[in-house]
Amino acid sequence: MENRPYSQVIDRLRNSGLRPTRQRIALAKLLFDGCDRHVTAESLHAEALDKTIRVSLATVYNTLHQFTDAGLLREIVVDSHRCYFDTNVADHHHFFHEDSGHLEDIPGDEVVVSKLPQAPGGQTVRRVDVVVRISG
Amino acid sequence: MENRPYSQVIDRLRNSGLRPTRQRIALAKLLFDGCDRHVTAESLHAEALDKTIRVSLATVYNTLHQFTDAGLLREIVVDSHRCYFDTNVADHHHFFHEDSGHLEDIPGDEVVVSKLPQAPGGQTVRRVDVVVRISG
DNA sequence: CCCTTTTTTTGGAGAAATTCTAAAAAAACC
DNA sequence: GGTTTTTTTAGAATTTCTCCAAAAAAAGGG
Repeated sequence: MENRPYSQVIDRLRNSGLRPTRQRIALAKLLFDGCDRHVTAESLHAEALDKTIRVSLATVYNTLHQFTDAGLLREIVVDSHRCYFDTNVADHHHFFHEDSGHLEDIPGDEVVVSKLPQAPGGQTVRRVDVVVRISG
Repeated sequence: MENRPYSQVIDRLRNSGLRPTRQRIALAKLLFDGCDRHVTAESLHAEALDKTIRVSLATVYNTLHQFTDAGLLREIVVDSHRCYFDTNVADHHHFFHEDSGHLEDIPGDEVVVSKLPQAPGGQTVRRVDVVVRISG
């Protein structure tokens, strides 16, 4: 529908309780373009500037966290200096290319953790992350 | 032997190609006291100062990295803002208490990864890290 | 529409963790 | 011992990320 160009993105933001501002719509369009993506705040900000989307780095940080809280993104911890965000929120794991810092999805069914201990002290398991570190 | 009080630590450093300096000996004694430990540069530095070991933060950073390169320590990535080092270099995994930032070892045999994909593009798997994130 | 309220964005300052630098100190070697 | 090499150090610099307070934009009536 030509007169409601971004209606799907807007609905998605609204459903997450986020006002569909110009910046959030633009970033959502970059992130949720169909393919699975791994971004950092800096990389997404650079990409936005490249496409002449006016948005501040602070807003990119805010938006990534809001999207994560809303379940639209998942934070991945593979590097102790930098936050990665994954547009694939399905159950899956990762290859981490140590040489390049590049992240690659492993579909959920290709990794099987067949034994896990119980969480200590009545705690709840929030997530089990498997990172396969590879290099040349 | 009373006249060679730290000879084991000194030998360990020498075997790793590291000169047994006062600072490295003191930090090694703190780290390798028998029990498995998880430290950050800041926490180890604070502990050293507490025991009136004169050592700079820069040296603690250098030393942790040298020990890691020598295989005496292992770096654990569970938090994208802080580096943890583990004195347990045997095959094992971790609970990460999201509330407190506390790390807890899981013995190697209590986690079984029974299926893993092949590393892409002729790369070598360096390590498989399993982090079980828990909270109250 | 226009006004009011609420939320968002922003640039720049601030914070936290880590690395760099270059000079002084310590260890190794002969 | 004197020389060479390595290590330590304080402080500056860097990087990533967060905070702040003011300006801008969105929402919600009339």
